[in-house]
Amino acid sequence: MLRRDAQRNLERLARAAREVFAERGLNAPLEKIAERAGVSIGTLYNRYPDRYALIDAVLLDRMQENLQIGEVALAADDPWQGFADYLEQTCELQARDRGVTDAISRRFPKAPKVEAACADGFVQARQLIERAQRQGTLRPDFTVGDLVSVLWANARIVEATIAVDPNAWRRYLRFVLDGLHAEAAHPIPEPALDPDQVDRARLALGATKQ
Amino acid sequence: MLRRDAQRNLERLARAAREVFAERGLNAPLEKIAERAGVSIGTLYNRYPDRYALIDAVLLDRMQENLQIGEVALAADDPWQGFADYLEQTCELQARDRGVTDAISRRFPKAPKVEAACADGFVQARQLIERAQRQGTLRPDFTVGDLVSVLWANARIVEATIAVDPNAWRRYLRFVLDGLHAEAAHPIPEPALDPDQVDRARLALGATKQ
DNA sequence: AGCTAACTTGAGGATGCCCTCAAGTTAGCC
DNA sequence: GGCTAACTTGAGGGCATCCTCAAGTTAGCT
Repeated sequence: MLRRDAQRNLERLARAAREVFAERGLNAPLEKIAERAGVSIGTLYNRYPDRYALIDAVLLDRMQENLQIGEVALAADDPWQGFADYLEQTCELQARDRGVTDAISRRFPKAPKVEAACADGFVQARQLIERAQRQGTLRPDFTVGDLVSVLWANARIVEATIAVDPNAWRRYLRFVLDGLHAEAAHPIPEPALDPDQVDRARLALGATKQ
Repeated sequence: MLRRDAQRNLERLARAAREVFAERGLNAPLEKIAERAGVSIGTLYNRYPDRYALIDAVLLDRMQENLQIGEVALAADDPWQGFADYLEQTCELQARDRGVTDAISRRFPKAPKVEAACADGFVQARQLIERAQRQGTLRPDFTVGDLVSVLWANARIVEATIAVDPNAWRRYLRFVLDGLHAEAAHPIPEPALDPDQVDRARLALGATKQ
């Protein structure tokens, strides 16, 4: 059982972390988080042994928000619309929260809850994809790996344009969606990334320091 | 007139810079460049007062390679093919050289030659776009700003996947291209970024430190 | 061979981030 | 009110980069 002041600091830290991660991504300086929480950096490290513990503690509700979006999309009458809405709302989540963007784009092996939520998200995404493909509206060669690519791409566009036009990513997404309709599809020689490759790619992005 | 040893060091530095920038992008540590050139960091700073001088001195031939691609594309019989080839080859250049990627994605006001080459590239791109639109094959709402978005997106995908599948970006580009055909186009409510917004977005990306 | 302007060098101050730990403070029980 | 376990603190060591500059080296002229 935590002492009351400790409990309060814990909550402040979590709130600050949520905000700072949302603004600056999961590589944000922990010092900024402590500062925003009105607490010393030492206290942050007392509560969360490292950055990943903090991520794991703090990012889950946002990830679940995304799973919620997926639920709704799976229940949509029109499978294409479900798929397209899911993609759009996931991109929107990325535009609102750079922490989520990073959690989706990269892997965080030391943040198991986040990893699990991501895995669930990918399962859900596959269902959405297959449902729309069965309907015949989504091009049949589209995979979860391709969806991750779209999210990587969106992340970059959000990063570039958010300050200039916070909705610019929407326009880009429309172009992509137009290319994902089954009628628009031309055969693609290059094979899709398999799940293991996606995994390794997400891991590699994390290693990129500079 | 440079002393002969100085001349030699200058060339080594330029070569090293080209390599390191290509591998790690234009934020690469200058120390790595000096090291690869077999020269001390002090010598690097003697020759190039700052990172931007080095960029400006070193990146030009790669940028001109891109202009060359544009020339060829403008001379293509089929305007759509010219446009599509241009896009593909520019993306390929990005996949081969992270320095070029950065030069296209961001702005470098202190590297005037690179800036000029970029500006020329955008003019060329507009010609390619308009030519294909006149033909009726490229969707009429596509702009240079949208092309920059595609290049931002490609940059991110290359970054993520290059180590896992060096051609993964090609697949992604196909999806996008399928969405750029006039027949695939659905109306888009979100307006395009105007050139000034593109400018500011490219500037903002540079400010992103972490 | 001697001279000197040209050149090179790398230690070191500045910055920004990582994380630790010895010393100080405080909540809350008695 | 006093005690102590729980908690907080921030200075400081480590590291990676930036860039500078006083001291040392050398090319190449005479």
